[in-house]
Amino acid sequence: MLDDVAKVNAHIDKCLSKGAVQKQTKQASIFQFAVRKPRRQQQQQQQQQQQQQQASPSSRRPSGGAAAAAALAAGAAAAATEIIDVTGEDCEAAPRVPTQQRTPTKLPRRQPPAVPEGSLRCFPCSIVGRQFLKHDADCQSGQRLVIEHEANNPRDAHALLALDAVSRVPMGHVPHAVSRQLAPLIRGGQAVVEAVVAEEPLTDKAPLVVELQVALQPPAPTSSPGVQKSAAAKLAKAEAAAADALQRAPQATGERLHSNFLQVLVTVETHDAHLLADLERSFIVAYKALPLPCQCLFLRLFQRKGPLFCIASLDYKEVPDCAAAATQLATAGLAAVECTAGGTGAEDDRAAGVAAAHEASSDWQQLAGLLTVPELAAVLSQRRIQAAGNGGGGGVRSREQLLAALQAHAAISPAAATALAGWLLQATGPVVQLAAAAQEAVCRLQRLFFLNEGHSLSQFLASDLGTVRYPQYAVHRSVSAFASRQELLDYEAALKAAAQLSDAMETGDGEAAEAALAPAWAALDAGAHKRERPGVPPFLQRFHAGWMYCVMATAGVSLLECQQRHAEAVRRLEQLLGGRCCPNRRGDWYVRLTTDLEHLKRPGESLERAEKALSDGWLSNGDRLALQRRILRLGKPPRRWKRPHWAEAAQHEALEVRIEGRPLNNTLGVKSRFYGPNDEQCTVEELALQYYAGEEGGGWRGVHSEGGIWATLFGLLLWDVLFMPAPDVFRTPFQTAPLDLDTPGFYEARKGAVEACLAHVAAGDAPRLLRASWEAHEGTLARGVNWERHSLEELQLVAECIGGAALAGVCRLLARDHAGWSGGMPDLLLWRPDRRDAKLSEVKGPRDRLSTQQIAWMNALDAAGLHAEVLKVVEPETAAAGGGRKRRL
DNA sequence: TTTGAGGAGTCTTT
DNA sequence: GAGGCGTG
DNA sequence: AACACGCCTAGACTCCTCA
Repeated sequence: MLDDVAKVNAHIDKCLSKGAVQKQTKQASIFQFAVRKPRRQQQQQQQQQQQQQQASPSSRRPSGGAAAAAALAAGAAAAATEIIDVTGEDCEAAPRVPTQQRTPTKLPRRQPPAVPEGSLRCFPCSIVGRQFLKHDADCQSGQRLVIEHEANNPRDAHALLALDAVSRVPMGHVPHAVSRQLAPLIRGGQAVVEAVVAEEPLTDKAPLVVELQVALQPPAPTSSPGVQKSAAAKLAKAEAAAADALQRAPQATGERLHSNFLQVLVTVETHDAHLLADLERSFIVAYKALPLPCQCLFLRLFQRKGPLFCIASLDYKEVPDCAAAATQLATAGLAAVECTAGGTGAEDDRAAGVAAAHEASSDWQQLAGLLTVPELAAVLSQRRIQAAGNGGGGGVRSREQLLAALQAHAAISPAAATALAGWLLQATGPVVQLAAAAQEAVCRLQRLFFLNEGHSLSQFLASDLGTVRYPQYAVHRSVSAFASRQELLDYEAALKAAAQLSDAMETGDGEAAEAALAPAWAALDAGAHKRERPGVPPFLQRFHAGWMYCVMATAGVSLLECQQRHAEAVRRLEQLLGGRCCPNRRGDWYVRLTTDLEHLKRPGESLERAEKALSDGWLSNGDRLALQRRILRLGKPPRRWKRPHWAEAAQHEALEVRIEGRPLNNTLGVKSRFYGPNDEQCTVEELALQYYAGEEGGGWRGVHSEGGIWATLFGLLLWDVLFMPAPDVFRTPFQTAPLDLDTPGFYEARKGAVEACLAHVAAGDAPRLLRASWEAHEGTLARGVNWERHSLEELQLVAECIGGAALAGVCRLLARDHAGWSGGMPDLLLWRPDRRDAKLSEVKGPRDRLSTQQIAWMNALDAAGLHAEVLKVVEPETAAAGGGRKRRL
């Protein structure tokens, strides 16, 4: 989960930096993750499709599936050689197009078919990863394979290797989604699996279509009915996953890019048509008219850094003839191809009315960037250009030197520069470059699709369109986030400035940062952040230039602070606090403001400001605590004589337990690792779990999940409330949460429903609610809900151990202020099934301390009736000194 | 001339 | 933003 | 001891560059 968040953030950073399109920095990464998402969800989605496509999925026969795969493969092959018009819903290789209808349709869940033990079950599957085999393994239809568990696979404990039955030559792996289900059965002796090659593969890299033959073994006499049932269920899941993998097999990454992008197009055209202008419209028309491989190539290039690409070095599975595809792109005006200076390619371009291209690619520096150092050197010597400062005597020269020589040559005259470009072009061979207008259009379409649609998380997940199932809800839209194209453009301008700012801050370029901040300060001075936007609900406010400038200003303030310009920082913070943007940053602003005042040696003002801040309704728990602690620190007599009534609570410290840990590394900047009891390495959290599991620790079961398990419980318990109809918060079918979840409006608008639901939870109904929700929605993407990490049974058990009242209490906090409470949860959730008991533990390494947010959580948990403690892992000698016992701090 | 460290760019099986 | 880890 | 900051952020693999 955490990683995901990090990736989401990285992703957003990239999206932002893309605001500066022309810069040609790393291009859009929206599709980049399309390939790696929880497979379970892909599988669900695929299942759904199949159900739409075939009336009775459980009657699917192996040969039928294989035939379908073959048909798909054939379709792909056809697409490779023919020009197919992909304008409508009819394109086979991108079967996921029709957007609106697809998602909210509730489909009957597939029941695991009854599998009598001892029976043989066959279903089609694919063997993947063949391109990674060192040898060329021939295979023929009918060839028998054995499937074995690859116990020592470094990447996946469930890896299943397919070997030729006779020669035992490895042929590839069973797709992870399948092997995850089957491997435990194979290991546990509950199943024996073989495979028969169903189709002679088209290439030696393509996944191999096989028929998996799973023989369920008669149950061991000792095994419980539950074990048998789970074997059957796993087999059913494996079967579904296999069908999924098979369907997916012919679809290369590039084609997936393509189907994702089609989704973007359809969605934007449906929802944001009023914001599109000729630029986008003509792009869409031209793009859709292209043959499939061409569309794929366009997206591939759009992903890459560029701006120029050697056509000869393009190699994509889904684009059989990159040169032809590039030419077609050029003909359609989406790109420019240049072959030789003044050669036929350039003429083609002009004929197609693509003018900009020629100039752009005749930039010799860009061309030079495509060549390696030896290639560059060859051009120089062939053209007898003397390297500067290096009497021409050969020898190894660096790129820098070679470029200097070229620069000197180009500087002679414009004609020389043009000639140089020609020479370089001969060396590079034909090059292609995407048209600037097309890139701009795609960027804007993306932005409309993602930014208009909402949160970082759903943006990220939405990139998996083709493979993910979204919750059902009523899409509703009465106001647009952007009233006009102009508003959109302003917003984009703000994004662009933000990108420049983050760029400048990354490179540590203070001057550039100042420059980038200028529009933000100007906006602040002009009061853009105070302006009311009538009719725009709070949860859409963030898609606005004014808001964006506040985000930038926040960063700008930290810059001011770095430069010790505290007075200015104070002024800006006061400005920000006087506005109405970014309310959930207000707490942070207050905290910064008061610390800056302290820096300015104005503790009295700092104290006053902190005291006033406490009455701001927007403070999050952690920030409030930080302010309170500051007040207590600064407000000692004689400044203040009366102790505030909350003083006790604010100073309350959680119980601390200490254990010893043998540190393995003390390396800077690396998460500490420890030796566990069995001398294996482990993290502090693992060490802590082992401690709690042991006798001394109290024999607790537990997980290290921070907020994850709570978010999952919250999402499952309140599912119907989360996705109940509400105006404008569900704007596209691709959301995983209502847009207002992070605002106080969420609770206000649904108070009755939330409380009704929590009343059930408090009454001990959680296990039943969890089951109902799980069964109705398993695999559906919802914010916070992780289907993979915990089983239903575990969640039910945990909910019971936590107890209804406490669980309802925590859920209420999350419902009222989701953003405010979504960080800082203690690391460990521990429970003891036998005693129906649960507690939480925040694990701290030797050099780690609690944040105020974490303290706030622990206090809140205490208030909800849940025990929360801090487990301090100390190094041996310290522990001896500290006594190693529980104690109050 | 070889070798090795470090960087940039690209893609994603188990 | 999130959270760990290190310094001042 | 308490607090304020600074830094970093997927992973693997390949090809390139430079010393």
